[in-house]
Amino acid sequence: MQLDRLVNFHKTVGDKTRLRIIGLLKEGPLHGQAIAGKLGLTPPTISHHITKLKEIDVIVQRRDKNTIYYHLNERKLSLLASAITKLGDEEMNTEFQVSDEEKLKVLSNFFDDNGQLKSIPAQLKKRLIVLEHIIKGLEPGKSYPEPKINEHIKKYHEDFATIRREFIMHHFMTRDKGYYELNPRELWLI
Amino acid sequence: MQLDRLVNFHKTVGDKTRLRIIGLLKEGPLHGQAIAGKLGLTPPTISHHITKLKEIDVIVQRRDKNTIYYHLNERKLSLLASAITKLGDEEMNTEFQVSDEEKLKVLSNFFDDNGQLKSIPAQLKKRLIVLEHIIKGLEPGKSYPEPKINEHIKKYHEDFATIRREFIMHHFMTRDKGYYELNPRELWLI
DNA sequence: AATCTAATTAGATTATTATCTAATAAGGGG
DNA sequence: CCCCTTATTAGATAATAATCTAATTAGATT
Repeated sequence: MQLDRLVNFHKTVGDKTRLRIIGLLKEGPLHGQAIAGKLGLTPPTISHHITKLKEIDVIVQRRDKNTIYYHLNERKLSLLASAITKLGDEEMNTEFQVSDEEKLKVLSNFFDDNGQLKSIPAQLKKRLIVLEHIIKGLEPGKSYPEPKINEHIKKYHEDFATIRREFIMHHFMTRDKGYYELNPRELWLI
Repeated sequence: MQLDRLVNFHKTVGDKTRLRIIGLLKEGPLHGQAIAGKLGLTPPTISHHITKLKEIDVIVQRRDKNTIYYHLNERKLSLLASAITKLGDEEMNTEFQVSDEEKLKVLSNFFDDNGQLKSIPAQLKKRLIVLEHIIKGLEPGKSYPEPKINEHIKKYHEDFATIRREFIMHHFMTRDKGYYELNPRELWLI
């Protein structure tokens, strides 16, 4: 983590309009015109701010027909926000990317020899690794009815409801009228 | 916590020079010329930045003869840094000031009827409340030899070494050649 | 009082940036 | 293929702010 990146994060976020956008997107994704309307600004202005927020990775987007929906990446936001308290620490360099080794280690700790999840990790970082592993068995672009999703999760752990909820909460998938679909990888919080 | 204050925090901290100052002060207090020297900038420039950092409460100062030492308030820094992840939450409004009621509640939980500290709180916020209570029996401006400090702490808890260390760590007091002295209240992290 | 040191203020320069209007691009649907 | 909607780019304007030099203030010591 280089200093300039941290400077840029705070510079970007140190703007009333952009903080208001972040506040809005915490409630859920919105498209450009909707944001412009809610903030009383013009679409080009929003475009300008969204570009900056995307540059620091706290916003990702998903297209639906003509409309682009902007999502807040809360995990990135929180990692970047706390970096300032770790200025100079060694830890600073490692926290932003989870290495493959680390993932393997967590997976081997939480799954038994039959591939069953022994318990749901309490720590967010580890929980995301486990969720990523489970969701990999599903197909991108395909639409699944709820029972299919439950069935898939039950292959790993009996508490399918909790895990299904986590999938939604951390933007691994989207639910629409009882059907579930994987989100594009950029929306995953890992 | 109003939005403008948060904007101002990030705007202030979103500057390379100011982040470098924060990084330097994490190692310990420094005076203006020292900072200017280490960063290769002129004293007026440092003065300018220090003023801004004081405005957001992240730096406090202490005068010694002609020289002013600037200290980093790490607790404020970390509270402000994490505020962005709580945008819109109710919690945002409460976290910044510890109310007297809350202090009383913590004190009655951690001290027994004879005024003895039952245990050292693990949670930082509570530990600071307890430390503040214990240090109140000492006199500002007076210089104490180490045994006097130990004796004072032992009236509350047997583990005087740990508590004495916490006093230093959280800037309640300063040690100089085996003598201890209370810091001015503005340096306390509570 | 005179002097030394450290800090701050004043004023100027230069660079950055938030916002707008107008124009253009991109993608879908009739 | 033309029209509609949404998003982006271009260009202009006005405001903010980082840094410097020079001048001033503040405290302490001789």
